Amino acid sequence: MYSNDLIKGTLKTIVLSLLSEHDRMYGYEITQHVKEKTAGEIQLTEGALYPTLHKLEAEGFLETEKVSIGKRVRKYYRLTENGKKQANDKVNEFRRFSETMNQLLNNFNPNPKLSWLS
Amino acid sequence: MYSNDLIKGTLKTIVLSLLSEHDRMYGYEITQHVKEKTAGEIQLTEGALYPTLHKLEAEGFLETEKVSIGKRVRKYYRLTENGKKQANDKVNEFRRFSETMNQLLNNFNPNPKLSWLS
DNA sequence: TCTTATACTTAAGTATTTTATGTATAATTG
DNA sequence: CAATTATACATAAAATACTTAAGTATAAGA
Repeated sequence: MYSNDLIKGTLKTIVLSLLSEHDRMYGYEITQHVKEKTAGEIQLTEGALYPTLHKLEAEGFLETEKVSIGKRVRKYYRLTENGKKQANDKVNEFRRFSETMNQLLNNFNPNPKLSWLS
Repeated sequence: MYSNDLIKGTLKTIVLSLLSEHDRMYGYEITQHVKEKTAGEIQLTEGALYPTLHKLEAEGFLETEKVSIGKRVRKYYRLTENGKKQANDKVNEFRRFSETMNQLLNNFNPNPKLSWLS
């Protein structure tokens, strides 16, 4: 598991990018997907995820759809047009940030796998 | 400039890694160095940096040294032995995190420059 | 001389996360 | 079949961290 500090600030980016690939997803599904794809190294907590989903919806980046599964109601999220743009922007921003940071950290114990970055 | 969200959680990593390369630095010097090395894309604010330096010192990762420059007192920070270990850990953690995130975001509009990651 | 740069500190307000609790159904296992 | 685990969402209190702002002071440059 990564320190919580690191995961901060990337939650929206993760959610938006997953919804770019998946058409629609519900909260619990997102947590499981991230956990599996990262071999358990990123685990989103419900207390952080749900408020973030609500916020992205309030900002007009997501729209919802309720689907009954037996007696339970599942809440699906889907990107709006604005959400698609935002997803693009956020993912690109993270990639640039990631390169900038790796450059900054590069003088320290340079990682040969990443040396092409500088 | 990157969104503030993104820079969150990497401040300690940045400070520790810079001090790994520089033997000793003072706060203002750190802000300038980061600004220059990242072409202004990461700008540390004083309100975030100084409390973080104090905290790292309180945690035993940094030790200080006051040096008079004319009538002003400059406060230099230097890694302790524990601080060196912590710097190593933090930098490695960020690199791993960065790779994990890029994998996670990779399905979305794959970046050919990063395709070797998956 | 006035403005900008250097240099550090801290407090108030804001935002975000963690932790915990609450509710409820479905599936699995002993 | 009873108990536990998994699924599924929501939210509040407390902790944490950052932004913004203000305060203090010297040095340099225009």
